Amino acid sequence: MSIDPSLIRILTVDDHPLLRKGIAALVNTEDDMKLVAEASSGEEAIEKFRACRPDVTLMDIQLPGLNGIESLSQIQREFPDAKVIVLTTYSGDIQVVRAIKAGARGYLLKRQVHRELLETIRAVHAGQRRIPQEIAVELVDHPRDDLTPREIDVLRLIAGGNANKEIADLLSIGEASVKSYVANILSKLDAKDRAHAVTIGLKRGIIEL
Amino acid sequence: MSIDPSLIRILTVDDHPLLRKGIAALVNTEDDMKLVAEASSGEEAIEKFRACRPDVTLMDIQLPGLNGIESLSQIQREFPDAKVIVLTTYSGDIQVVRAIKAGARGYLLKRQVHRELLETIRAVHAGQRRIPQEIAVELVDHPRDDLTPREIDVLRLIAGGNANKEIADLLSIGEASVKSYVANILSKLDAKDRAHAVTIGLKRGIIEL
DNA sequence: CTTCGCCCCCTCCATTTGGGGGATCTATAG
DNA sequence: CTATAGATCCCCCAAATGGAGGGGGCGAAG
Repeated sequence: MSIDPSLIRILTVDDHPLLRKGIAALVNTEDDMKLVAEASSGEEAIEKFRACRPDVTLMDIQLPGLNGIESLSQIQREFPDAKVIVLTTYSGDIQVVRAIKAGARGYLLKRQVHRELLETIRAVHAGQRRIPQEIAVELVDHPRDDLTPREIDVLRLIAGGNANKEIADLLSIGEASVKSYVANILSKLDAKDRAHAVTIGLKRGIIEL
Repeated sequence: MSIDPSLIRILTVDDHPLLRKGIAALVNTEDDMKLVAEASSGEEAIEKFRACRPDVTLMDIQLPGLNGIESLSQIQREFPDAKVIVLTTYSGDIQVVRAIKAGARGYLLKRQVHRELLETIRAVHAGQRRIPQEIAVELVDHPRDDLTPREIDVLRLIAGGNANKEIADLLSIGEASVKSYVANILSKLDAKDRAHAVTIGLKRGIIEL
C-alpha cells in the first residue's frame, strides 16, 4: 500500500456531476494522476480536502450557495501549501482576482481545457503558477476597485428592478445614500447606466442571476 | 458489421469539451448506448447529424456564436424524426419554449443529470417525450409572447448601456420607436425597468452576456 | 494620531425613463 | 379579402435617474 510519490492525487469540486465525470474520465487516462475525491459544494470541498489531502484541487468558483472563493480561502488558511486550480466558465470575472488573492495557483476556463488542464495540473503540482495571459490582461485592465459590500447589495437590488426609493426602503437608508452608491457603482464599473451596471456586474461575477 | 437494433447511437453537441467527455464516460458505461459523434458548434452538429444519423442527439442550446435552437430546427426540418434532447445550464429559460417548438423531445438541466440523463435517453429513444415538471411549470408561468427580433435587438442594446437615443441611432430608427419597443419589452417581460429587463432577459436566455 | 476607506446623508437640476394614449405601413396567414 | 403581427413613428407628462456639488461619523491601518 505504498504511495507512489509521482502520482498526483486530485480532488474535483464542481456542482455539475457531468463536468466532474468529464474531469474524472480525462484524469484517469493519465498514468501519473488519480482522482481521489469529488465535491459538489464549498462545504463538501473543505471536508474532502481535510480527509484526502489531495496534491492538486480543481475547483469551480461559481458554486451554488455562497462559497467558492470562500472555501478556497479557508482551505488555504488551513493548508497553506494546498495547490488549487480554479475552473470557471466565463473569463471576464472579478472572481479571478479574488481567486488569485485567495491563493489559487492556476486558472482555467472550462471551455479550452484538454491539454491545458493536464499541463496545468502537472505544472501546478511541480510548484509553478499558471495564469493564462488572457486572464493576466484582465488583471491589468481592471485593477479597478472591487465594489464594497454595500454597493454590491445595491447592485443586486438594481438588477432586481428596484427604483432608488425602493432600494432605500429595502436597505433602510435614505434615497440620497442609494443615489451616491449608484453613482459609485456606475463609476467603478465604468457603466453608462444601471442596466449596463447589471450587465457588467453579471459578466464580472459580482452578482449572480 | 451488423447494427444492433437495440443499441442507441448518440451524438453530443456541447462547446465544453469536458462536458462532452462527461457524457461520453456516462454513456459508454451503458450496454445499450454508444456515443457515435461529438460536435462543439451548431454547424458541426448539423454535419455530424447528416453523417451519422444518430438515434438520439444530446444538445446544449447555449452554443457559442448564433445557433443552438437554429441548428435544432434545421435538423428537424431535414430529419423530422430526429430525436433531440436539449441540455441546458439554467432553467428559467425562454429557450425551452423555442426548443420545444423546434422539436426537442426531451429537456434536461445539466445540474441534475445522472440517472435522469440515461432514463431520458431511453424514453426518448422509445418515442416518448420527457419534459420535466419544473420546466412544464415555466411554460405555464410564462406563456408570454416571445420578444420580436427587433425587441431583442433593443434589449441587447439596453444591456449594453445605451440610452434610447443611442439605440435609435444604432438601429437607424427614431427615438420614439425605441421608446415603444422598450415599453413592449418591459410589458412582455414583466420588468419594472430596463435594468430588470436585462436581468430577466439574461435569465430567460433571450440575450447572452 | 492621522489618514483613508466605507458608509450615511443632503441639495439642485438637466436629462432620461416609463406609462398613457394613437397612427401608418407592410407582410403574412387564414 | 381580412385579420393579425411586426416595425415604425407621434404626443403628453409624471417620475426616476445620474451628475454635480457638499458634509459627517466610525473603524482599521499607517
